Amino acid sequence: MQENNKRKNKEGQGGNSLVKRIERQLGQLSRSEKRVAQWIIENVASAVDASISEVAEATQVSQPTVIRFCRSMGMTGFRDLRTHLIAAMQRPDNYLHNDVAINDDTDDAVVKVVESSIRALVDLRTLLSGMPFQAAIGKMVNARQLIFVGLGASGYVARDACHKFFRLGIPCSTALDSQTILQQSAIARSDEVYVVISHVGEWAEMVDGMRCARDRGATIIALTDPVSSLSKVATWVFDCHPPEDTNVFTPMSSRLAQLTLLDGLQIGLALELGEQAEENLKLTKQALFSKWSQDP
Amino acid sequence: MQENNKRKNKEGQGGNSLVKRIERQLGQLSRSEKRVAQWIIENVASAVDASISEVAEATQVSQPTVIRFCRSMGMTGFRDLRTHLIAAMQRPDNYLHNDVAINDDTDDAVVKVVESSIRALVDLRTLLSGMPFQAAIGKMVNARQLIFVGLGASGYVARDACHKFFRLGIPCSTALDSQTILQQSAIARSDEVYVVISHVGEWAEMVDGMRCARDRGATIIALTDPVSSLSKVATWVFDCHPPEDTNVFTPMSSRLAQLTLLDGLQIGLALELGEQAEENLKLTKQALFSKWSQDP
DNA sequence: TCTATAATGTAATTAAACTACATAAAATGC
DNA sequence: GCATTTTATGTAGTTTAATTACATTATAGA
Repeated sequence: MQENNKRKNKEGQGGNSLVKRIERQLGQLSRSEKRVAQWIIENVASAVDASISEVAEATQVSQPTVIRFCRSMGMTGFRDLRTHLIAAMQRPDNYLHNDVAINDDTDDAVVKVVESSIRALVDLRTLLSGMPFQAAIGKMVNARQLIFVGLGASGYVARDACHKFFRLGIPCSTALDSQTILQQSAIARSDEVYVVISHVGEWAEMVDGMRCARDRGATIIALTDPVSSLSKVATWVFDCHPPEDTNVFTPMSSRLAQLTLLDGLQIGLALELGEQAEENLKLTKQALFSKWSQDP
Repeated sequence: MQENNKRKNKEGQGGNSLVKRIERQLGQLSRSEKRVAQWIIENVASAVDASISEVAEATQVSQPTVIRFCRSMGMTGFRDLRTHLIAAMQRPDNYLHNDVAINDDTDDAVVKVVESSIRALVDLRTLLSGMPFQAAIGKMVNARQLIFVGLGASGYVARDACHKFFRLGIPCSTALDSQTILQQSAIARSDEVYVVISHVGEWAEMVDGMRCARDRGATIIALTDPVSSLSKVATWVFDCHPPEDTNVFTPMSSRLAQLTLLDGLQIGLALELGEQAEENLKLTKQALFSKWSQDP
């Protein structure tokens, strides 16, 4: 079905992450949208410079269809798609080159790890504009308590986040195993905000728990893969799609993205809360530093 | 870090980032254009998302002036400038450091948080070459067990690291409070490796504990400020100096550096251990993913 | 001070992006 | 097989963005 496989247009050659994403979703698109997708895949280079009318013309569809395609891809519109295309073009991602290989020496490997972490955050940066920070923070401001949810490795992130947010002076707790999650969500209230961290977003118990909490009126903020079951249940989703991580040596860089997003949420919330939160932050910082500021 | 910069645009020459180019040409610009330039430099982040009218508003100049500025920069127009800005932002060295200010709106703040995290990792990259990875990993390879030590916020990092390293099939444990640290180090052995995480490196109990462990022949690997007491006691130090953190809203980006360094250590160790570690990694990954790989 | 030139803004123009609504096609139920 | 809903797509209009043409103001040199 994919006749562009063996096509050797030089720019499509390396491929890039967005193009891969489009390719992956090709199946879910309608006939006309698929035409648009196909054309973009085969003409990435022209696509980044094209206006919506040019794309419509080239693919023989109407302009709104082009916009619909953009939305299907999770972008807010054509402009947004173009932004992401340009960004993606910058790295015809020769991931192979950047991945740690079994025969790398230690120093090479370490440099690669750091660079792939940087990459993850730079990628995150381009996604920020589409994320519902305002909305999420708006709910947090008035929340009775924040509950941070995560299983396994994400549990550490949840714990860390809890520790971070409590310093604003907000009641915070964690739910880090299925039992706690189910119990907690069974008594969820509409003035509570759940912050759920999950790479894949498919643990049944977690999804069930969050659905229950949601049904009881609580707000669910999910840091997860936007195609997951968890994201369907969430009130707001922050796109933390796991990398197409073929390599065992790939570090979990999506975890960095999660931590950084949580930093962002915390700072945003602090600003929203204003003076009191700032004061609390200052105090908790001092509480630590005063310990050795006298006699170091 | 070679550039695969094959942009067909005329100005592709020599990795000169657009931002730096703007800075360089600042002198040749007229008063109003300079205002635009300045604003873009200081708000690259917002600039890439902004429309011409937003830029004009923010800089208090007319829209045509903004276009004139674009032309002065050698671009064909605003659209072109935006294209190049987005592209330039994909090179992480372009991020300038801007602290979050109390009157920032949410989105600005979030962008700044992400960018300062990127900066932290870019800084880390330049420090890598001076770090004792070989030595540290050499000790870890033969260790009977790894003990991850951290108090407070660093405790989360230690826990996370422990979870990461155990997947290699090495016995790992944690010591996250003074009591445990003191007890653990009292029975330290010369074939044990302590990985100690501490921002400031001045908690007396921790330093005492590590000194004791060191005296008993254990290896101490410290991720901490190199001027700290802890670093004096350590066998090997990885420079994680805390930022000059004047601002309450500054997130703890040194934590990201710690996590990334630990990723690097883990990957390096995995390579050193060879096939068995790789196998273990693969198995632990599969153990999770097989759970939902059947029916998504 | 007067002119020439550069700098900037105003208002109009064109083009891009998007919305609302209408229609056609496909899928579904009876 | 026909009516009914749902989905897909296009048409036409609206809004916003980008750009141009031209007027005005400031600046520098005689």
